Amino acid sequence: MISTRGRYAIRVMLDLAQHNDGAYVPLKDIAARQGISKKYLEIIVKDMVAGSLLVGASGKGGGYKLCRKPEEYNIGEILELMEGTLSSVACLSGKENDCPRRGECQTLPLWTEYNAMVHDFFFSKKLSDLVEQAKG
Amino acid sequence: MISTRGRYAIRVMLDLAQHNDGAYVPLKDIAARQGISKKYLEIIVKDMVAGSLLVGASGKGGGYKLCRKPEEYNIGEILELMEGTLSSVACLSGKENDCPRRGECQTLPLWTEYNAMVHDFFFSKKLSDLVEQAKG
DNA sequence: TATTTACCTACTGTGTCAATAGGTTTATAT
DNA sequence: ATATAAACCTATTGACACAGTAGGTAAATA
Repeated sequence: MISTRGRYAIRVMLDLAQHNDGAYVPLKDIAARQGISKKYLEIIVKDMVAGSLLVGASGKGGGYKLCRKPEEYNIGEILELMEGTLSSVACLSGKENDCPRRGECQTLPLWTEYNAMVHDFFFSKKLSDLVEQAKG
Repeated sequence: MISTRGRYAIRVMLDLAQHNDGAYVPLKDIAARQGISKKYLEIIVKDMVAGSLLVGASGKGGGYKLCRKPEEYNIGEILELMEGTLSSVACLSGKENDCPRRGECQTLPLWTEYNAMVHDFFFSKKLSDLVEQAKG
């Protein structure tokens, strides 16, 4: 399951893309528009800055803004940053690909195929696609 | 993430499909072949019987066997039974589709599209497909 | 009657999720 | 200078799910 971390991150990105006029957007505003606890968003947004999805500015007039154009982000990288991995099975999640049954596992092809499909889906979807979709 | 419940269930089904000669297969044998704790498998298999994926028989000569032909099972129904839902986001998981932001959520189309893709993938894959894949 | 099997209830340690709480630093406007 | 508004930081918490383990009872066969 994709947790609130990943889902909220996408909503923050979309919100910022829709208010992308060069100014910093205070988290308070995003939280209010999205109906999400500002305190909780702080944690999420912190990781997004650390992962170079956003830039933040302290002080009055500060806030967050995108550091690339919306078409230069894809949903996959956002989810992968926030969820740790996009893989749906532990045996393909990168860290634990040391399963002792790897050579004989008869279900591995299933998960590999599934994984590739999911990866393709999210990495071929751009943030700008969501912006367009929201416009109608 | 798909948990061990779902993944082990598929391995049990595949194991039974590969030993599908009409006789009951003791869980002990499946556990040994698959390298999974028999005690843990008991819990999983119990739910599979309750969900009509298998039939069990007690006593000497007992065990478990499929109650349909391998081509009459699809992977989606196995996963849905074991994982509760196949949906990757809470807002589409059936029980909680009462999200107050449903009407205005700008990311809902993304999750809806994703959900449909995942559902199609697993529900169009049959147990017999895995059997064939394992042969070749 | 002994054996083999499924079936049943209960418990447990570990970890993640989804926050909350309260403070400190940084920058701007007056 | 000072008030204000914002990001940034550390710590904590309650609830829950996951992945088992433990020990027993019932059922069927040889």
